[in-house]
Amino acid sequence: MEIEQAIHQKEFANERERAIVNILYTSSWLTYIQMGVFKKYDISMQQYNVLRILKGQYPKPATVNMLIERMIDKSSNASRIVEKLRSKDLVVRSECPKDRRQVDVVLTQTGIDLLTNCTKEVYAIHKKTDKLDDAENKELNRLLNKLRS
Amino acid sequence: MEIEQAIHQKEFANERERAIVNILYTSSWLTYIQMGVFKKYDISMQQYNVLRILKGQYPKPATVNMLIERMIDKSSNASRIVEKLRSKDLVVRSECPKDRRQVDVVLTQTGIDLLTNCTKEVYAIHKKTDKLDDAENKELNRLLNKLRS
DNA sequence: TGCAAATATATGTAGGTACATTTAATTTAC
DNA sequence: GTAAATTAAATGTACCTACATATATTTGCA
Repeated sequence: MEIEQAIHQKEFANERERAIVNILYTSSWLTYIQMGVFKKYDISMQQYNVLRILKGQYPKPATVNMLIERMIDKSSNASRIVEKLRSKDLVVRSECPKDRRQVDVVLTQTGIDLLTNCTKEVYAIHKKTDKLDDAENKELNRLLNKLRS
Repeated sequence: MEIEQAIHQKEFANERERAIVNILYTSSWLTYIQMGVFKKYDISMQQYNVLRILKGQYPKPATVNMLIERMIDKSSNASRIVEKLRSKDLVVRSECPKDRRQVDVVLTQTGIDLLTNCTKEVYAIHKKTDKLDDAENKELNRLLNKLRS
């Protein structure tokens, strides 16, 4: 659906403003269509994001700072998210021996299993709802990268 | 900056997953660069969004339902946002005569003035930070519309 | 008409987020 | 070697959001 119909706005100041609203709207739309999966596994989108970063590091630990740096939404409170995941036994936290200010965070087997299943379902929903082919997704990536450059 | 560097993720399952993460990240990036302006005017992004919808309707009133339908992030609590705006004298609320369940919401002159100034600054920031030309923004819009189709 | 269903909005509650501040450990400069 | 500055993480606070539920009004239909 065109962005004009989606939010019932007939006019935009220019193509740039139309594109910016379209990015914000599409992001919100993507978040919405994934939400059902996250809810099924009783995690938030930010928690999923942290689990994926930990998977990328596994079996090496990640620190809270590393999580903040790599999260899609940087402004989130990584330390409290880690505590949520720990209380569900999805990660373990331990004092980093090299720098005792830091905390080493590592996925547990429970965390790995949950993430594997959850990711499978998220990808399936993406495949079903994203109507772009490979070349178009490449071009979309190029444009978004250039926009922020 | 390429999305890989931005979130320090080296590999994606495919171009679709790369594009989806890129949309979410770019949306968060755009929100962040606008935030300073909203903070200056002491409004939230959602409040700005509602003010813009009311501007599009002006001088006709909008109902709460209409606001929900047209907001970028549909899941928000429009009724409480309207109350926030009313307490700052940016809008007025009155019982809709045709259907007393509904509430007519209209911008005040204070609201119009704030929105005019705020929008000018938001557009200026967009112009400064969005590195795409007109044709590229058009193509970006086409791709995002198709993605959601 | 009268009563159930639908609709529009408001609100209670739990949890999430932003920002500033605090605490603790490490590094730097002298 | 020590005090000041920096860094990593945690936490207090206020606000925001999501979801379920409540309240009031209108609609539809027997």
